Amino acid sequence: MSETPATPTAAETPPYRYSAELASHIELRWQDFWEANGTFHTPNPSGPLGEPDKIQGREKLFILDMFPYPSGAGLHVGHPLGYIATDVFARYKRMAGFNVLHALGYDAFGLPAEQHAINTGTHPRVNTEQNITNYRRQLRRLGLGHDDRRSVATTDESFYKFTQWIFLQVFNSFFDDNRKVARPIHELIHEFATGVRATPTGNPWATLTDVEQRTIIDGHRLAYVGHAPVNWCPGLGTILSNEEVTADNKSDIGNFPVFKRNMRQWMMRITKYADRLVDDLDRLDWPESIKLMQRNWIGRSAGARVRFASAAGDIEVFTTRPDTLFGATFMVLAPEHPLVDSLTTPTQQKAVAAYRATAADAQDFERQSDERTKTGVFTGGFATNPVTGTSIPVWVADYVLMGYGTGAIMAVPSGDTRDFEFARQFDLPIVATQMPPNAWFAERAIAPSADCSTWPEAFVGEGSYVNSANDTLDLNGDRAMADAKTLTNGWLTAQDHGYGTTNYKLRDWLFSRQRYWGEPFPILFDETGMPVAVPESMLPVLLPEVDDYRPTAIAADDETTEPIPPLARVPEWVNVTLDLGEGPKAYRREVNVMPQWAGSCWYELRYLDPTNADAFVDPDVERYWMGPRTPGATGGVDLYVGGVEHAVLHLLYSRFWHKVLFDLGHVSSQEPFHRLFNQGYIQAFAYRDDRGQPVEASDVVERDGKYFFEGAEVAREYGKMGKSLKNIVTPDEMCDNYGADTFRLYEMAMGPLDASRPWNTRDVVGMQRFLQRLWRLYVDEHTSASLVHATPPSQATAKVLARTIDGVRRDFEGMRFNTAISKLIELVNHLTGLEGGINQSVGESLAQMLSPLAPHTAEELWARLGHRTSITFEPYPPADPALLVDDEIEIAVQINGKVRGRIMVPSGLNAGDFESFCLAHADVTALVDGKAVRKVVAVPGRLLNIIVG
RNA sequence: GCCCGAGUGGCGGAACAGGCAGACGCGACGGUCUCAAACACCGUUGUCCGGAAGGACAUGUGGGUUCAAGUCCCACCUCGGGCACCA
Repeated sequence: MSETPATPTAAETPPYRYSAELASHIELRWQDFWEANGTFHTPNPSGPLGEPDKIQGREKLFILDMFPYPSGAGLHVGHPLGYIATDVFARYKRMAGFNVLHALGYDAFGLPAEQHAINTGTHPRVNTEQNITNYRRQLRRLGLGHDDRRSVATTDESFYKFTQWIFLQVFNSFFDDNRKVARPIHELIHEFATGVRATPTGNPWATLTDVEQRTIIDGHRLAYVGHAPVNWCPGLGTILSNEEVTADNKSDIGNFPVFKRNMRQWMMRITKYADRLVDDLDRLDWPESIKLMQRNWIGRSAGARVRFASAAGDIEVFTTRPDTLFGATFMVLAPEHPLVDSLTTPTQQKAVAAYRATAADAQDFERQSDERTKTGVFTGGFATNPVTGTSIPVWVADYVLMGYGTGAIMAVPSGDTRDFEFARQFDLPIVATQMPPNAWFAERAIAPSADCSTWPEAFVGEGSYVNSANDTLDLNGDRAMADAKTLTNGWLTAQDHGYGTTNYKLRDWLFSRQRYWGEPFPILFDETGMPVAVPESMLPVLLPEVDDYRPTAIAADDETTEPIPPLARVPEWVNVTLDLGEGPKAYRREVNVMPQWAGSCWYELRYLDPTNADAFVDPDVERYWMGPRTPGATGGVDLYVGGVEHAVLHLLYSRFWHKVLFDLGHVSSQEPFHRLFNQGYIQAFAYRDDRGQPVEASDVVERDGKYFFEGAEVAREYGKMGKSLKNIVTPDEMCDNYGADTFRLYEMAMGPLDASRPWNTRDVVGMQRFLQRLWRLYVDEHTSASLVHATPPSQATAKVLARTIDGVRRDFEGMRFNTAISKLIELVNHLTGLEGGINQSVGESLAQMLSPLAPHTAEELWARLGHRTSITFEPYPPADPALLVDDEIEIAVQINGKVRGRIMVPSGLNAGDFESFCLAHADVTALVDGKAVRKVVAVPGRLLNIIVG
């Protein structure tokens, strides 16, 4: 092979061209400047970060990103999309006069660090801190205007001290069902002690033993130990919350299979907040899609509980359609239902047992598979329909789920699709309680007189009621469904057969994990085995050192072995003697740790007051940043930007915690995040060779619409950026090859913030050319001399500038950064076409408009324009309103709706003058060409449409 | 199956509120600079017909409303996301 040719001559490139080298120079200098001057230090109203004089006359604005988990792989270009967007917005808002709080912390507890520790034997803290250091380095290069004094990590002892403190607030409170708020647990004890509230047995409080009293109290706490079926994930060695399990019963993290088993676990009574969590969605400025996902997840439905008497005792069902009770012709129990055994008659025993065994083997997801045909088996038992008094058969079928409602249903085949299918399958009776409208019959080509057992499907709409009366309840005739429900619910209550109620899909939040790298619970168990809170003065409960971070391995089908969390293997930590006010006593610590969501449930509050050692946040500081600004508002973060993947996890849990803190008077805001914005994702192309192996995407070349890697054609696909697809592009390479400002501009110019789009390194150069062109307006590339001059701009330039100032401002306000950039490019292209250099004041306006997007370059130009202070707090330039209106505007002339010409028309004419001016115009008369004018549509300032015929 | 969201040049995307479709960027093509190339700069670029002037067709498909539809209405197709026997 030939020798390496001499390196291409950098010498020929002008030395002061805006190149990657020059950009890095500028960027580093300004990053150092900002840090040295504390440019982005945001003043609080009081406290250690308090600078009350600095917040005078400025409105506050709290802008928040979903904080990252610091992974070992570092950032790729997809991660900073939202951070850059919030930075652009924050910088713009500072120029608009707001006191902006913008910071970024780290969600640093969690499984990957622990997994790394297991693999390498190094403590997860070491790894976590390395990763955070790397993230900070990568993010610093992007020029994000964060207040770094507020950059907390959930793993900081000073942070998790308050995570534990908040846990204790939850533990030490109960939900007042009448007032629908959380209250301190001592108020409940007081109510019991004074007899205001009766004990469950009716016995006076004072006559109960200590353990009896504590059992009652523990049963009311918002954080409690429960024995419930939980999601056990042997692959992770821990249990998971419902939200962390995917629809096909795999773990959200790692995709391991998840099994149901009973375990003793910490739970949080989020279900008590179901109504408020649903109702308050209406008060939030969130995307409708996210609100809908939360509503669906909470799954509130109004209906009734109805008791059906049977030989084995009452069978209670939940129904959303009590008005169809007269049509309940059979009942169905879930296979796991406790009454199945006692209802089953001897002859049916074998069949029922076999069916239950099959159902037990099948996981939930198999039951829900596409297979449509319903299965089930008759128990042999009967129950009494309370409204008809008839005896109806009780079946077992897996289409009824134990986890919802009561695990039993009344089946109304005429009015429910599933019950109808089941009735057809097993030839059970069908009684119509509502007559469908004639159109319904017509569409299905059957006669309205046809017996409902010949219907092709159930009727689920509204219709007049039939067959729905007994001696004391009569629903028959035309009446609204809501009225029929109300009547039935009243009857059920009066006859003591049930009551109207609301059911929820939401379950209590499973809050403990059998892992190491998480917050220890501030909980002790005394000699009774009952939980006792660690006193606040003893917080934080520090995570102890262990030798082995591994969770215990338990076989998936092992129902009896309790998993042993790593903390249980540190006896000197677990077993302690403490004086909690009753003299020194022996206690055993809780050995589970909190789930990763704990820290993210409140981290935004810690940004407000990160150094406060006495409280999680000072009330004054919280009220300033989070408090409602108008009466009746929820308060909360002004703008929260992040991905859609947390729709029901983090965003539901943190709302719950925040509401508890609000109820207890610790925060003035009812919601943590008032406005939510879901950014899109940056996706990427990946390439596979003929063996299906991914090849390094950066080495693939395109020719004629085909893709080649080392000469061989490869197939292109499109998806997430990641190691496994070998298509990662890092912000570091972008900063090295183009500069951070170019990278920022490219990410913002790619498209609207809420849309996902493909990364294309090839396209980045466009933004670099833009900055080069802009730079050349101010700086001579060869000598570095200033090209800024005092010659006033032409009227045309002044108008373009005014329009740009106005349009870019509106785009910034609407977070339409892509169109803001295109307007700036248009301005620069206009200025480039003129004779050399740039006028001082035009140059200042341009630098100001540029500064939110490309802050380093803007600072540099601002300094070159003769300013000695940062551009950060310069006001956004005003647009001269006189220049925004033109004397004459070009309008389109249409003949029969097609554009045939354009004419100049004075602006500001009213409709009549506009029309007569246009029609008198020589070009227009030429276009009409003597044809008969049938109609003229004149839209002043826009167009003229002449209908000729 | 149900519920959202989206389909615009070769590509990413513009089009405020029914009023000139394709802003801006990439790529491609032509040119300037260069011994040459790279960088940079200038110009052209929706498709088709035409030498040109100009014309026809164009926003997933098919209908509709309107003087006027990417935008509103109806039906359908495709893609992305969520939920999925929730009584």
